[in-house]
Amino acid sequence: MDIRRADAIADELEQLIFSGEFVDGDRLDENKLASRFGVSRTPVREAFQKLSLSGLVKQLPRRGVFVRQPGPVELLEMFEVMAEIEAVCGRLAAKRISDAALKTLQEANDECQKAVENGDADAYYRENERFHHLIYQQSGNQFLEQEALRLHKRLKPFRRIQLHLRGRMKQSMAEHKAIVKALVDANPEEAAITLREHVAVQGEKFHHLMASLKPA
Amino acid sequence: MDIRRADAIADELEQLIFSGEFVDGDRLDENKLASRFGVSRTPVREAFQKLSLSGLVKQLPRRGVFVRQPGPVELLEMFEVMAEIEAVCGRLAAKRISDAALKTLQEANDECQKAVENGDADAYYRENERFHHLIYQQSGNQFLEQEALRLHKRLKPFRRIQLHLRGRMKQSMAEHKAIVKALVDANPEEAAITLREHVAVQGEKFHHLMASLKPA
DNA sequence: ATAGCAGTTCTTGTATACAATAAGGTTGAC
DNA sequence: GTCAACCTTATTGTATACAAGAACTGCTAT
Repeated sequence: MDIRRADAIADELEQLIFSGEFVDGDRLDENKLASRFGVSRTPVREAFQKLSLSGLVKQLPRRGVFVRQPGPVELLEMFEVMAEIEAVCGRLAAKRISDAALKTLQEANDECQKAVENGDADAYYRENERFHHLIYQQSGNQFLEQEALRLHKRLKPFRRIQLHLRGRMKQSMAEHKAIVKALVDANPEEAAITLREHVAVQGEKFHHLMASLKPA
Repeated sequence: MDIRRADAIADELEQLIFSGEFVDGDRLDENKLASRFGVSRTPVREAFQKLSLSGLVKQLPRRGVFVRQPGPVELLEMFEVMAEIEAVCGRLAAKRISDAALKTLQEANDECQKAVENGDADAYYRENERFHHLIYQQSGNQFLEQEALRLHKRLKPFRRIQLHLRGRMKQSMAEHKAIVKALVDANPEEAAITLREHVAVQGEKFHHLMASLKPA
């Protein structure tokens, strides 16, 4: 348990929202949650503010806080932004990446490859994350890195879903190879283009997935 | 006065930090601020959380909250990110902007021109802001627009300073013209490049400014 | 029957009281 | 004289109490 219960509660609430216990539009009841977590309303309210900053809930004055999941359109927009941010990271990283980091990057990519061969989606997800985080880091811009991590985290639950689409992991690996090559070649524009496409395709895949589910 | 005092206090604190009453590293005393604003600690603490989300203060657990102004390096990083985000907005806007919006954009630019001729820095600042916000909006991506506005707002106090550099407004106008031309020509890459440079130069100008002040 | 209004209840926002921890000062030992 | 341990104090984090506004219900009037 954390020293600060408000933080722990924020994390738990985040999990509860991601896990689907609370869905879009639900009002989060301060009293119920307080007794559920065995605390007073104060830390619950602090947790709400933390969540509202990450955009998971919206606070209406004197009305309460409501879960706010992005709809299809907003999700597509978010993926578009993520794609552009990663493209920027890639462009900068191509100029600034160190040899050591390049080696680590290739290692992470090899682990991805192994995970694909084993059909281990969890391992793939983990190593893929490491791969991308390394690129953020090697942009050499810590502020950019933080922003990228923030958005990456927010899109996490939606990225996971479309991993299970048939053939996605394999295609993703091919894209990774192109990205690594661009970075090895120190080709900023190529790195930007390949990374942008790599991420944008995820958003489009997700969009198709949602569209195909909607009429059902 | 706002219904919610916590929000009003957050705004006031923001102003106090920007105005220089509180400087980097200062601890914000809950009790003192509470009595100063004539409220209890509760709304002050809520305001702190709001500020910490915009990055103006940092909360150390069990230690208190401290004002956190970005240093020269971080500021340069932030301007680099802002430049890239505006470049993205420009690239998308070049494809998506409406004729009506283009007209409004040119109007805003004309107002900028007038302000330069009159040497009215305030008017220039205002119309320049309108100019940029319009581009964010015409990216056609509301999420991107919000992110751009967020960062734009955070950089506000630093952008204002370097407006008073000799010849900056004039140079800025020339850059605006190039940007408008790229949008009129529906040339995405040109729009991206001109916007990126337009913003990046601000960061560099600021960096030089700080460097020249440091030894003094 | 329905629309509007008043009273009640429930919820949020704020104040105060309490608990726990970290900082600072004082005292004592070496 | 200095270092360390303990105690005091001050400040944060949490709980509870109170106030103010919103939603809901039931009544009344048209």
